[in-house]
Amino acid sequence: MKLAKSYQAELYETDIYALWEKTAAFQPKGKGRGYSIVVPPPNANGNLHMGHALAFAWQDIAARYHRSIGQRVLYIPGADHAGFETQVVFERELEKKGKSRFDYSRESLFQEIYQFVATNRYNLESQIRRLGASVDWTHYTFTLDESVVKQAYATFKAMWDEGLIYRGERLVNFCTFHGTAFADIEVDYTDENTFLWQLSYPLTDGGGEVIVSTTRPETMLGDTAVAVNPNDDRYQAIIGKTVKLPLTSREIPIVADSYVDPKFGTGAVKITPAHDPNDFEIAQRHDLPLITIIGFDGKLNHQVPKEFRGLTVLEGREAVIKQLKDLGFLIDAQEYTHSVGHCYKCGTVIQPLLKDQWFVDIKPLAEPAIKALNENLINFLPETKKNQLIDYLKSIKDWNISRQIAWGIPIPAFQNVDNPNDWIYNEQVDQEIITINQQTYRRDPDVLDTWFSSSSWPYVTLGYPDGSDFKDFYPLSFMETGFDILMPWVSRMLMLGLYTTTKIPFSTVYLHGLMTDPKGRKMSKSKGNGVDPLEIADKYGSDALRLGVITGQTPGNNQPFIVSKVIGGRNFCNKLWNIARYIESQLTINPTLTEVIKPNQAVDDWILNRYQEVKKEYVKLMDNYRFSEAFELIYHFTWDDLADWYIEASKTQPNPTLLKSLLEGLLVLVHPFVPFLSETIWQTLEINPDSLLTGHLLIDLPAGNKSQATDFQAIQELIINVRSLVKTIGAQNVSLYYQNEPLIEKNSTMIQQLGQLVKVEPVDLGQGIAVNNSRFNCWLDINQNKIDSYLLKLNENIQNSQKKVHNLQLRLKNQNYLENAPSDLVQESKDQLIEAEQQLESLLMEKVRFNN
RNA sequence: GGGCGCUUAGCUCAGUUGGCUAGAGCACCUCGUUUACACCGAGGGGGUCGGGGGUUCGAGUCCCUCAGCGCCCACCA
Repeated sequence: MKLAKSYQAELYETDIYALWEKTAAFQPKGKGRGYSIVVPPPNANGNLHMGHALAFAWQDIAARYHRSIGQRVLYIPGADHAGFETQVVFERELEKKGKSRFDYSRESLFQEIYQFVATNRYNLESQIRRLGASVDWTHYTFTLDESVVKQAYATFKAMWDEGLIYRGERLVNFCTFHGTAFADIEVDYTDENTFLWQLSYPLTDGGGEVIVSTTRPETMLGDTAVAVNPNDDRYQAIIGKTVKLPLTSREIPIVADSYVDPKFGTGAVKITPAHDPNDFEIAQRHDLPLITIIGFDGKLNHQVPKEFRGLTVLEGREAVIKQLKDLGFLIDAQEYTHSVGHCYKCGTVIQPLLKDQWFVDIKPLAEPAIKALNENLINFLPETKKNQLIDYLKSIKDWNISRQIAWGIPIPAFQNVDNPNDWIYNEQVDQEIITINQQTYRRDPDVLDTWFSSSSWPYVTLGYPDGSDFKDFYPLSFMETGFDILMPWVSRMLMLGLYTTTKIPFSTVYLHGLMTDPKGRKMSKSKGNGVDPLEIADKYGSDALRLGVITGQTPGNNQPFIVSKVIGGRNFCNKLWNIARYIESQLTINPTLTEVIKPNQAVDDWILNRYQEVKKEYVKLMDNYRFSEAFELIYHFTWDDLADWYIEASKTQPNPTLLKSLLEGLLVLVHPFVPFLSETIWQTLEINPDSLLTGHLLIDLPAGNKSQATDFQAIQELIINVRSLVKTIGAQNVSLYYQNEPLIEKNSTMIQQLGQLVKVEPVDLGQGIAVNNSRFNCWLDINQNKIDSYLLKLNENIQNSQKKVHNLQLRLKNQNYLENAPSDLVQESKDQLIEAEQQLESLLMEKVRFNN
């Protein structure tokens, strides 16, 4: 025997992957329709987590399935430099050495991180191999590869030329700890309990006061106006007047703006344009000055009175409140809950700060995307996510693409040192200073938002614009990623894809949910509830891991990681292994195979038909990305139909040719779900010169004879009933007797073995207990003094049967049903009624017999 | 404030356009070491599909409503 007694994944998986790579098994082959998937690039510096295991599972299943139906599959791997993310990791490393990013120039920091990532990248690649991903390594792309940078610059340039990229001083979301700005979508909001303070601002003309409400009293030092609603009767008289701003010497106007909600607080709002996005907009409308009082270090700056300078925002808040209180300007403080933005990495409160940044004018990009979505050009799984994306795109704001970090693609823009308004586009980003037309320009020190460059992923990986891959494989067939990056990534791939290529970048978007811990909580390092997929793969096998994460998974829904599901997967692998092992033994005993597959007995016809049905259903499910259900189908075909019924039933008369063909057919079907195992069996048994690894197509087997197959089903039912009766009664050494039943006669050995009976013999007259629920005249020779439990069971069966007949009768008496339901359904009900009535009759006769 | 999702067996979840007596895996109970497999085989128990109302011949599935949980978005001073 070539196959060992049990399947030990660790003995085979590494070699199998190496074989796949050596034979270039994952490169696109043939002339079939192009089918393409690109891996959403994991962080080059990180380790794969359970979410990646799930993502690679879905992608790889899709890739392998589409190879098996003859398509030309391209599945591209990659890794992400993950700008800010990676810099944060690297800074932690620096911290351990007692250093910080401030010890480096941006250039040297970039080089340091580059080295750091390069040494860790191998790790990531080996983990992808470990998961069995059938990716084409010759297409491997890193998001700092020249091609990606080139494309990012081309996009930037195109937008620059069209005026879609502009530089402006806007409020940005700034983390004072990390020293960089973020896009709106990257800010984490949480509800916080604080106070709503009410402050008194005296009118300059001495005619009273205006009371304003605020959650950030320290910002009053930067106020440049008070705003009220133009229709607010209470304030009509003071619109246009000024107030004297407490703690400062400033006199600021009272303006009318419809943004102000008269019902909130006192209906009067203090306006701090440099530190609040709404106030900024009001300031634009009323031409108010912007006074920045908080620096990029998060401390109050020289614009505030001396005693507050250098205080942090929170310290400043306390000091301001104290002084306002002492001077009688603090009217009230109520407890209040509102949402506050935080840095998603360090939790520092995000400060809205004024900064010159590059922005993308997003509306012209969002509109075509919305149109494409509304026209259903892209299939979403789950579908509801499409509408969420449309809603998001409708309200999206201009995109800040400047980041004040080192690790990223430098922004290709230079500023005239003599004229701050003179910016030019130039790609010589390795130079800090360049001279053009005798003018000196300094490079913008910032880098691009990672998402700006990674949004070109669907086409930059295909060699856009010249590569033949782009022609053959764009748009991507399958964009598989987590629903958590629908907004930051999928939306931008769509917008930039349409902008750059004028085509949608992908035709199907499949969004998986989060892998959580068993209690449904998000896995995280800080909680310590994470599970390492590689450890699981080492312990149970990579295939078992794959089965463990996909079973019961549907798109868009979170799923807890539960080890018992992996163990279930491992057990399935072993089951399949042993099926192969049994078949191997049969081929060893009887190595002579016939030319054609020929059914020898009813069960052969039955399994051939089952195979056909299952294969048809499998294709339907797989084509519709219903992978979990497809696997469940194969699981039960393998375990129930093939192992428990076919192999056991065929042992009386094994059919080696059919066994071998069934194994081949099954291995191709199951390959996407258990690639290592199926390939190992295929290679080890060498049962076919064609190899799974060359991308074997789904195998057709001849149809079985229908009436033969039905005969076997009847025998199957008989056996199930016999087993159930014998167990229920608790009888031992039971025999089956039958009268005029050629089918039982013909299959008596099989029935005897599967029913664990002593004898199966014909009789002239029935005796013992009749086997109900079957179409045969047959009896079990069970001693009647052991039948109490049988009678209980019999009564239960009668009740169930009566209920069933009753329900069917009601349905068929219903005129509306007869008139409205489809005719085949009505016919089905009629047939069912006939069958149910026959069954009930036989049960009742049996009862009568025992009562005599 | 707006939007979305979830609630089905002890647990984790399937259940496409409404249509057999609502399914799976794990767990549980009983029996069994038969030479492919104890990572096994055979038999079995367990659910008024969150509550209420409606549409329909027929509702886990569609509509309304209530309750609980979760997520996303948003300019709540």
